[in-house]
This record gives sequence, C-alpha cells and structure tokens, in this order.
Amino acid sequence: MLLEEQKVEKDWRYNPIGKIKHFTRIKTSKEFNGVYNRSTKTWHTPYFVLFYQRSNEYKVGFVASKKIGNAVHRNRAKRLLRAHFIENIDQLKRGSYVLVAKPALLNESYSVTRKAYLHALKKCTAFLQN
RNA sequence: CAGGAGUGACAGGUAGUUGCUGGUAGCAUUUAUGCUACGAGAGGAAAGUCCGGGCUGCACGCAAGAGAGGACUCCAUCUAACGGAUGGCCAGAGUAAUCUGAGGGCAAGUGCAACAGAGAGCAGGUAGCCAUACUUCGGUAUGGUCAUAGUGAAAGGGUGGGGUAAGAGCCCACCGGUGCCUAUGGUAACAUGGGCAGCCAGGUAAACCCUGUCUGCAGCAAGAAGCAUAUGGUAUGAACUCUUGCAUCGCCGUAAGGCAAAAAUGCUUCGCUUGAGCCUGUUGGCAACAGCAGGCCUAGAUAAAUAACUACCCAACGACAGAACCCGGCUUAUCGUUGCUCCUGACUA
RNA sequence: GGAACCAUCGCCAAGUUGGUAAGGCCGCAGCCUGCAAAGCUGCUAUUCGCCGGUUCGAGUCCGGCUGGUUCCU
Repeated sequence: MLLEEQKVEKDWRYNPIGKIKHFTRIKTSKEFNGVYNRSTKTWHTPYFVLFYQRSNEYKVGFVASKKIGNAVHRNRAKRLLRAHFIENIDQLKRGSYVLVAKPALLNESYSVTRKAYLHALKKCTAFLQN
C-alpha cells in the first residue's frame, strides 16, 4: 500500500501538466516541419492556426512570422497565444502543440479569440475529458 | 493677446485575481527539482550599425620600419577616445531671438568645362570703331583697337577724369581685392589701422593631388571549459611531405602543429553584468566638463521573461517602438502633456 | 547578433575619368503576303528606389532613409 501511494505521489510530481515549464519548447525548423507534416489534427481560425500531434512527449511552439509586424507586435502575438495556452493547460492530452499567429489576432479582443481557441481544441480532440 | 526661437522633463496610473524570468532566505525530498516568503524585472531612442573605446582571440624581431588603402582638416578647450561636444572666428539666411555650414591648400603640379559662342585658359578678335590705300562711291584690302553689342553657369576688377586717329590700368583719383612688412586688441583663428609693392592673379580639391593628424586584423556566432558520439593515423631520429600562418612589401629570421593531439556534430557551463555606473549637494569654469562629500545597486533571458482579465481615473483602450557582451556619441522614427528663457508685432496702463 | 552587396522601360540589362540614358525580348503602327510567320522600317524612359548636399550641370560624387539579396549559424 505504501509503495503504491509513493508511486502515485511520484506520478503526480512527475506529471508535468499544470506548468508551462514542463513543456519542452520546439526550437529548430526541423521539429516544426515535423509537426506540420505529421500532425494528427489541424484547425484554422481567422486569428491563428493550431497544429496537434499525438505523442508521448510534452512539446509547445509559438510562431509569429514577419507578416504580423515588427518585434513588438510579434512578441505581443506570442504572449497572447501563450496566455490562451496557459489558461487550459491542465486539461490537455500528451503531444506536440504548435500555435501560428495571424495578423488579425492583434485587432480582435481577448474573449473572441478565447472562444475560437476552445473550439479549436475541441475539434482537434486534445481535451483530457472522456 | 497673436506669431515665432531655444532648451529641459514625462512616455499612463491605482486596486484585485490568475500567471512568467532571475536573485536572496527557509522547508522538503528522488540532489536538481518542487513549495513558501521577501524584494527586482526594457528605451528615449533598446532601432540603423554610421563612428570611437573597453573586452577577447590572432599577429607582434625592426614598433614611431616603409609604402598602399581608409578617415578627418578655421581656432581654442573638453573627453578614455572620436569623424563627437562646448565656446569663439569667418561665410550665408532671418526685422529679431536664433539657425545653417565636409569651413585647409587651385599665386606647388596635373586634369576637366557638353551645348551655345569669334574666343573657355601662356586669352582672343565676329559685329562694331578708327587710320591708310584702292574704288565701279555700293564697298574691298591691309593695319590698329576692344570701350560697346551678342553667347554662356563663367568672357581676366568697378566708378569718374585725363588721354587718343579710335581705344585700352596707357596714366591719375577714389573704392574693392591680393601679397609682404608693421602697430593695437585677442591664448589663437581673426578683427581694426598704417606703409610698400605689383596692376588683377577666373571656377572646380564631396577631380587626381599636396600640407597636417590618426589608423595591425577580426569580432561575444569573439573566446574558454566540460560531457557524449562517430571519423581519422605518413613517420617514429632528422629530413621530406601535409595543414595552418588574419590584406601588401622590404631587411632580419625560417614559425606552429600532427595521439601528452587536431578538426567535426550535439548538448551544457563560463564569458554575463559593479560600471570611464547612477542620484543628491557643493566648488571651479561663459559652457562642454572636472574635483570633492554623501547615498544607492538598478534586467541578464536563450526560439528569448514584463502578460491576461476586471474596475476606476484621464482629452486618451494611448505615438514610435522590445535589452541579447558593455559603454560614449551621431543619425533616423515619434501621439501628446508640460516647465523655463528669449525675440517680434498689436493693444491697454 | 554580426558582416558584405544590389536597386536603370512590362522583362533581361550597358552606361570607366560628372555633359542630357546603348542594346535585346515584349508591345503598337506601317511595308511585304492571297492570309499569316519570318524579315525590314518607325515609335515607347517628363520622376535612373526615395530625400537632401557639392557643382553652371548629377544615373554617375558625398550623406541619410526605404526595399531586397547573400554569407557567418
């Protein structure tokens, strides 16, 4: 019994869900291309594109290209996407996520983009719920 | 009150909830992670990368070698240094406050100037003017001359008088400009005078070039250390050969490395923030700035932290915009709010 | 982050020492042909990426912006 309890504790401690720290970031263009090409589900909205690849690792990548604007606008787009991601982080399945920003993201309010994000997650079947 | 000129400051704030990146302290354990508390967390340009410096590596015998290349160029001061700043001088713009200026040398040398025009670089002579000769009395030829006309961005001083066949710095007076000498003021650039000379000497050096000053080359993806992976091996003494030797050349010299190792790939750590630092006061200076005293520690990330939401304030959901080794400048972008000083005009007292 | 370079007609481009922008393809018009193609002739840059400066005069020289490309990885 004790061992089992310890195991549960271990699992909880090693379960990275709940903190963005535990998601390893996607860095190189090779990794990004891997997610783009082998993604199990993708969903497009006017504000961003969500790529989801099922795997045993926890990985995230936020992308803001030069089309969005200068460095300030790119940083803001990535921050907004990160805020969306952190909000529902404890309900996500294992896998690699890539969020690509679009120029319309900066002009729309947070509540609208939040709805779009939740809808995209549903369509990609990334929620943990049964 | 209206219109200007200069120089500063700020770059949203407050409260709450949920989060991010470092630091310090404590606790826990699987010993590199988690939790809790406290405090910190982008700019005036962080930008462009246009200059200068620190720092690091390479080079480093001659170090103040030589030349090339590059940059700058009125004077003085400031600075670690600068192509920067401050104050002046000169030139230009403006009624003025004030602003703008790559602002040495073309009386060292070489080159360049399309078109137009007679002529564009040791000046020249188209029209014109004058004299002489000839004459068919229209003019033609030769010589003198350049004031006047025309061309051009620019035609070798200006005005007046004398002079002459006609004219001309040919001569004279005044003015402008140039060189030399000199007096006064100023640290100096230079300014204001005086004398003498010669008689005018064009523009262009962001054309070559000359004078003077500076300059070794590269950049934190510099460079150092650790772990893992696979590759690779002439010779064993020297020589040969290979690789490297950070722009060029001369003389001198003949370097370094080849398992006690080298280079490649991936990851990590250091470099990485206490510094020509900031703030306040005071002293010196017209000022840039410097000295002294006291106080402060103020981002250090790594696909890259400052966010999301709610409420209120406000003329305003705020302009331009995100540190990436660090400083000093320059340049460019910028919605506004606001302090101080000065100038001109109008009106009132 | 650092370093180097480029921009000329719709496309490809020349333009050395500053003097009024060659050429080819495409397009348009004409000739030729029964009609076309080919060929021949002619036309097409008012602003040389943009803004200033030097100069009598800048595609060219100098400074600053804008856009793009390449290298270090």
